[in-house]
Amino acid sequence: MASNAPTFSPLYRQIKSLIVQALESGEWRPGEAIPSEQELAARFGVSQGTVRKAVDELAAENVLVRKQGKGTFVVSHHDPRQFFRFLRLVPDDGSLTQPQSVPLDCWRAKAGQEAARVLQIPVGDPIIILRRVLKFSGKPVVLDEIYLPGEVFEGLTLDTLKEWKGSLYSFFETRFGVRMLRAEEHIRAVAADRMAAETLGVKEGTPLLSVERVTYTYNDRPVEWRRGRYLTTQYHYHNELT
Amino acid sequence: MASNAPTFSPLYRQIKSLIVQALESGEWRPGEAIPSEQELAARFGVSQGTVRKAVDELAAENVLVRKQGKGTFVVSHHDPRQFFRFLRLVPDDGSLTQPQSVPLDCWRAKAGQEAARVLQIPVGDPIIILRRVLKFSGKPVVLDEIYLPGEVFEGLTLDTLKEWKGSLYSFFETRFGVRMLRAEEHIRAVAADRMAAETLGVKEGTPLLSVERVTYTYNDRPVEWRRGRYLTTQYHYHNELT
DNA sequence: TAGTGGTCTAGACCACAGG
DNA sequence: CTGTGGTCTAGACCACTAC
Repeated sequence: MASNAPTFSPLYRQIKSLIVQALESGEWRPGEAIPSEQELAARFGVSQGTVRKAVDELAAENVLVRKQGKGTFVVSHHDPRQFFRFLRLVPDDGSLTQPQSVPLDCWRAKAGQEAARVLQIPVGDPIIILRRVLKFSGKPVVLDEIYLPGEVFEGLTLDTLKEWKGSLYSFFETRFGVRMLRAEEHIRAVAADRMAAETLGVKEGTPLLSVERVTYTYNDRPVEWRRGRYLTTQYHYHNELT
Repeated sequence: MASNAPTFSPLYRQIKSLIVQALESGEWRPGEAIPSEQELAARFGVSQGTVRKAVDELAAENVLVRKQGKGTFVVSHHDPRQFFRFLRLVPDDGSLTQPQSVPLDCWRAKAGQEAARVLQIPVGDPIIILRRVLKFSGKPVVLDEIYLPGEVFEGLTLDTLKEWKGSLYSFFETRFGVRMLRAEEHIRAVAADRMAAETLGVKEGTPLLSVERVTYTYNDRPVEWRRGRYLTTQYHYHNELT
């Protein structure tokens, strides 16, 4: 049996790891500029081209963003352009309006089998369950049920949430230092149950999009599990296949 | 008013265009290797690094694929790994089986307003309409209705289609020289109409995923418009958000 | 052993932002 | 004008594949 372990790790990937470590440690905060490529090259003792390739990959992963003439910056969910990065729902007529998040309720619970598996925590560990509605132009379009690991989001309350202007992920970023980097979604069509139907103002049984999402932070650590019910009569889920 | 026209086009992008032109002209066919980076550098009169950056982008766009020690190859839809590139439907239990495409019918028509707009052809131009079912392990899961520009797919018949073993896109690639490079999908939840219900073996009104897709070839030219109805009780649409 | 892509370097110069 | 990222070059060497 041959080992499948990588036999070789190029220098630029090691540099990339060092940059990620610095980001994780909070050395450079979201929205801030990281040192110039020349400075990083000197710091790590490699050529500028090697740093460049490391930064290239991090930029491709939406962890960093380059701005010619200005510098390289840590991506932040405060940036309004990041709002639709994880929300692929757009109106059929193309009019792009910023939706409003309305928290409904928030309570503590213990992780069951499924939540524990998805969030990679022990069964019985504390979790926080959060329900909210997304409104486009005042009309409810999305009902989300969100499961969070209690350890990471300790102290989260409905009141602090209600005071927040902006996206949930920008809230998580500033209040808990959690940076959502990547997500996987499972999408299916389901019939609206009573709860969803009432919240979204449709009849029970109306077809809805069920969007189940697991969101990851550094080191592929899952930090959010949510299930959304999307009303897709005037909106649709937009996806690009490459 | 300042012009927004690009004021600068780097050399590697010009090289990239030349490579795409060669691909379009059929100089190198799907599955074949293109010349080595050194050869291309000599041919275009630039350094290897510049060719490399051009090829990098084409590899990132899934037009080319690099194989260390062997060469750089033109991506082909014959490659079984390409099968799920545009089909994001996977079984809930993770068992990966190759679905089977069953053509139902195929007829000629004239493009209406919507088809003409989407396919960017004049209203009244000939189009081909094709219906087929995708079966996983013998069970019908997807009903597709596909609209093709008649000019591009001239001579397509149900019989030649039925003889084909493999994916629709590999069929298009070999028989019509059409290479699908990119697609956009609009997804929503709908109730099964009578036709879909019968074909998929469910009750009328069952929630189905409606997946509308426009597929593009070189130069962002649309060459396919399709609407699929996915039965998502044991399968789901999988998406990665980065 | 030869040929391919993959990495790394050092240096020059260009495009862009901001004082 | 300076500092940033962006491009381009030339050359050396490494890793992988195939003969």
